[in-house]
Amino acid sequence: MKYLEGNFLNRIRTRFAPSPTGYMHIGNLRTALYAYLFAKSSGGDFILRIEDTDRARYVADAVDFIERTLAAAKIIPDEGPHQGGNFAPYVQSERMEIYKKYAEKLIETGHAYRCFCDNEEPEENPGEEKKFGGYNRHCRDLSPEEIEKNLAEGKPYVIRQKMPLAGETTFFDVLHGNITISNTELEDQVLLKRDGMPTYNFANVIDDHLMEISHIIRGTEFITSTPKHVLLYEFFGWELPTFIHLAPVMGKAADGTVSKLSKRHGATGFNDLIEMGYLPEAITNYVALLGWNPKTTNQEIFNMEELMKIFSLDGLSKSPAVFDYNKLDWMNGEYFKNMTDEEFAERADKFFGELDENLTSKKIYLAGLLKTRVAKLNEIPDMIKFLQVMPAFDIELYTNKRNKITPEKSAEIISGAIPILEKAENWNVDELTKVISDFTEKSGLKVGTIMWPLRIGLSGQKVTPGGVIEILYLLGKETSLQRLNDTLKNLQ
RNA sequence: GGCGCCUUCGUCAAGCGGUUAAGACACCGCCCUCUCACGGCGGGUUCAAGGGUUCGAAUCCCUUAGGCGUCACCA
Repeated sequence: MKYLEGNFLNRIRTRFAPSPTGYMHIGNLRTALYAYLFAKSSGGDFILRIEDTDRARYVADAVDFIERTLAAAKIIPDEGPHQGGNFAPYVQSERMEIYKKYAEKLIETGHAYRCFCDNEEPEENPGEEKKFGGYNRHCRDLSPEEIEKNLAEGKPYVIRQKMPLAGETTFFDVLHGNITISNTELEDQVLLKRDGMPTYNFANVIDDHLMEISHIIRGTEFITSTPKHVLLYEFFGWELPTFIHLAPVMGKAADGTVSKLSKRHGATGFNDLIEMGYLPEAITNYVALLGWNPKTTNQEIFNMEELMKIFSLDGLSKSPAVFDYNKLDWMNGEYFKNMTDEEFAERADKFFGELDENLTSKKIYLAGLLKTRVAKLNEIPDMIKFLQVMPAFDIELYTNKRNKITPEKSAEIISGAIPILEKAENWNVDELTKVISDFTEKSGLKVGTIMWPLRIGLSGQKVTPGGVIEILYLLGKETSLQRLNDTLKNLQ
């Protein structure tokens, strides 16, 4: 608890520090969200920092991609590569001089050393039992002469952290309490790589300190390397930030096994989800609740402003959470249902595809029918296809036991309905409702019995978004009658 | 394998020594209804196991099991 209280910064400053891979995993998005919400819930700052110290991994335009994605999710950094800030630059590859300076300082104080070992073949004593990591600490205690000689020869080197050989390191984590790891578990990790770039484990510490990050929110995969960071803070005499290690987001495979959410579980990128027609606000909302919950309410639908207000660290759960597409579907649907038809039409626009003039003019109406029937936008094309082209169908579709309908009976009903529909003057929902109910009444049949064959004849399918009246209206008079006449021919 | 973390319905979860163990999604049933949805009502399913501590344990302690993570010149 002392670290939590002892933090010297009054202002809450959190960061999201992705490497530029051109992909925003849902788990990363959640980490960013929590860091953002936590900062914002207390009026603090949220910083975006790009950790691009691995040249091999660099992806063009990835920084842009990250910023666009965060913006789509309404996560707006206060400081970052594009917005700048007092601690610029926010891209690590542009901060190499800084890391170099601090690494050398560590050498001076005896907490780090140059290692001239070959990258490919670390010099090892074959018989020696490995006691720490993968490196045998060969260069840990080179004599000054040896070092000079190597340097003079221009031998490339890395800088390694000199870990204590005994003792243990303890740090406080808000979620997990004190975590203690024996120093003998700690490798003399590389701080500065041969190419002059820092490693994550080094740059992260330097930047978090320099950028005055107060709370480090990141995944549990960093728990075991945190003692190395803590030691670095101690070497420099810096105050420790508060650590919060988040449990991972898991996925459930078809065989029931649970593992870290990955491609095999379906779409796992924020952008993949968007393309499927999940709304960014629904994704954010869902993801916020995946591993966090507001203790004081059962409310589940939150917009960003509400989340910023209500978010707090003690609602975070320390066990992994399984990503549930079912619930996301539901939540997405909740957002749809809360929209006006106009809004829905606008959001869904690209999923409607090319609509003819008639349907285009009725798009808002169509949207109204669709918005309660769709979990995600990419279901729309299949759902409205029948309005654009009449599907081929088996005449047996007309058979329906519950309504005691047969193809023969259907032919009767359809041929009875055609002339009446032809007489309809105003082809709108009100009039059609009236026309059809008059027809039903006169026929003495039940509504369902009348509607069934009409639906089949009009749509070629037994399930449609909306009822017969709605379909008649959407299709328009000409197309409706055309379809009924066509099917009647087939029935006779 | 060493080390570390985790463990309440199928899933997200509330719970903080005394509860009929909330709520939501999913599932099932009923109602509404021209189909499908929407909406309404109702239902089943949960404290990983074993030991303690205690008058009393999902809650505290220990052990076991399982899951996950980590042991890079990746982050």
